[in-house]
Amino acid sequence: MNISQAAQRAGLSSKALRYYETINLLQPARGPNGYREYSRDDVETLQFIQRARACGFAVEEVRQLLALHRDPARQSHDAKQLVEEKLQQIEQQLQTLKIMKKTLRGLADSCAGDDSPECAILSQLANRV
Amino acid sequence: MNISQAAQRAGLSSKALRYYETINLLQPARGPNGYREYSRDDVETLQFIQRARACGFAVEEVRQLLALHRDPARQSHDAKQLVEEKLQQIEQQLQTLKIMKKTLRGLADSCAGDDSPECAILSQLANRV
DNA sequence: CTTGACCTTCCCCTTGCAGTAACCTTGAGG
DNA sequence: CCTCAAGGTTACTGCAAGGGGAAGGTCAAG
Repeated sequence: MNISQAAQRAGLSSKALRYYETINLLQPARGPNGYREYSRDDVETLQFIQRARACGFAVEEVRQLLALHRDPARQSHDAKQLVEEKLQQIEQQLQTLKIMKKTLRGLADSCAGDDSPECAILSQLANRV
Repeated sequence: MNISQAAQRAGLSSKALRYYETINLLQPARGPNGYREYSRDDVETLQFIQRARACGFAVEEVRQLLALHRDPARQSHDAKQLVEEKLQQIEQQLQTLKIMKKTLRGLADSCAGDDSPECAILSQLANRV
């Protein structure tokens, strides 16, 4: 099948599929007209990629996951470790965002938000928050 | 004062300060030797920038905040709106991360993590999660 | 035959700097 | 006076993960 259909089935963009090809993540076959031809297997791989990306894995990490997926001698320990590491990163980002949110909430609540130039947000940013 | 001292006082890198200059966010004076000379006012501005960045504002948004900060005819309403919008973005990111976390937690918990090739993580990524 | 919807490659743009190279300046010490 | 390390300067490249758009080939339908 052609690129846009494959992209749609995998929940990705055509641009992304072309990109994955340039970085050697997935090489579809080519028809006589030069068009990319994605097999059903390719689409499954693309779905794998899409799901892993949606879980927060970077493309290079997806490459590792795919390698494990294809390796019959893999150890589930390895995949689990990747997931646990990603979990820690996500947790870290959550903490950062929560602090930002708290700070922003405090700023917003301290500001009248009227037409006066007096603004607690700007003065707190100008001094210590 | 020279760039690295200014950077240190603001909690930023020298590279960042040079970058802010190239994008016309903050133009320090220059000494006869060509060195950048940061005034105390400059450092305060840099601290403003650093705090706003730490709250999640993009550099272009910081530029707007700075413009408001310098505008005596500003309305606190405008600053508050920027903060509220940022809050919504942060909230959105938090939701996304929370879903990722849940999904990853589920994947990790379903996997034995031993030396067997049987791996629930990989099979769930390969089929629907 | 033509039209419009696909497809192709190629190149620039994004964010916020970090890294590196090649080259000045400055202050301290022998 | 000379040197050397620790600063400073510009300029260029690179990162992640594609998006946008140009210029041109292909395909199916009317």
